[in-house]
Amino acid sequence: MFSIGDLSRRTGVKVPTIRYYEEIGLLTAPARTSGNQRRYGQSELEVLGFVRHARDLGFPLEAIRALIELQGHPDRSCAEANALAREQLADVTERIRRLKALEAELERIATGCDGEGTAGECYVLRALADHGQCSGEHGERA
Amino acid sequence: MFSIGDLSRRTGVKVPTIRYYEEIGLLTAPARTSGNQRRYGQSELEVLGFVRHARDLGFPLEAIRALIELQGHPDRSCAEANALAREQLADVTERIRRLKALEAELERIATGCDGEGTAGECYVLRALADHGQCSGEHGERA
DNA sequence: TGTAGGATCTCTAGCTACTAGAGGTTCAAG
DNA sequence: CTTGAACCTCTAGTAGCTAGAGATCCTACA
Repeated sequence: MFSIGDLSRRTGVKVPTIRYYEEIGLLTAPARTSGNQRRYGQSELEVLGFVRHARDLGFPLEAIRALIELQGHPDRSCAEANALAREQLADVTERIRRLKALEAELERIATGCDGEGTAGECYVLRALADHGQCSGEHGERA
Repeated sequence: MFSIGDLSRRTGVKVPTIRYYEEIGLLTAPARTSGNQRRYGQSELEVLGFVRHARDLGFPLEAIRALIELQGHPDRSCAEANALAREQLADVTERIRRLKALEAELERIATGCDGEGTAGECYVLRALADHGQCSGEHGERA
């Protein structure tokens, strides 16, 4: 049996985060000692490892919730898991695309000014004031 | 003079967001009509356009606050503006790097399963459960 | 068996950058 | 003068945690 601190060290998930996951029902409430402290077993370790890995890959908690639910029913179709993974992949690909446009724009802006002049003639400030200078569109937000 | 709705349409920043920016002191409080409605002029339009553009480029509000402050003092050095832009650029570049690692990993995971089997044998679920399969490290978070 | 102190407990509040809604007032067109 | 869209303030909610207060527990050591 692990304490919450042991679990934290083994999975790399911080203690308050583990409690938070329990609070929102992502993890089931574990057994408690007579003194009310949480005690975990092997299966909890595995589930939390799964959560950690999925979070690292950027899956939102709601998707992870669905994936955990699916894991508990090995006889169901894995179409949903597949769809979630593809969705996440599409999301990441799209974010990369946007960020690259930003990167190009920021590069243009940052290299236009060496930081040695005054704010009044600063290319960074002028560029930010005037969207018209931008090549094409950018914008990180959906 | 523009109403808050006019300003919103011209800048593409939503009405509640404009009020929020005022509340946190990013925008100065504008004049009001006798009936207590906000009325904006050209300079507010320009500042908000600046904010919008900087936000689109991913600058955090605190950086934007500093940039606006700098704009109000044209005689100061623009070193700070330059540093903020470069910082933002470095941040974006780093995020792209991380996301690319994620993308590769997700591609591997997503293509390992066609979604036609059962959850019990699903590659997606197995891959998420076992970090050891991953090539190198990933993880979106800092 | 006593005790020290690190780990744990619950609870509340805070973070970024907004968004949504309730309930009430004002403005402008017809 | 009426109507209804737009405006006002205020509170609460979103994701995914993080930080702190104040109290209790567990365990190793003497």
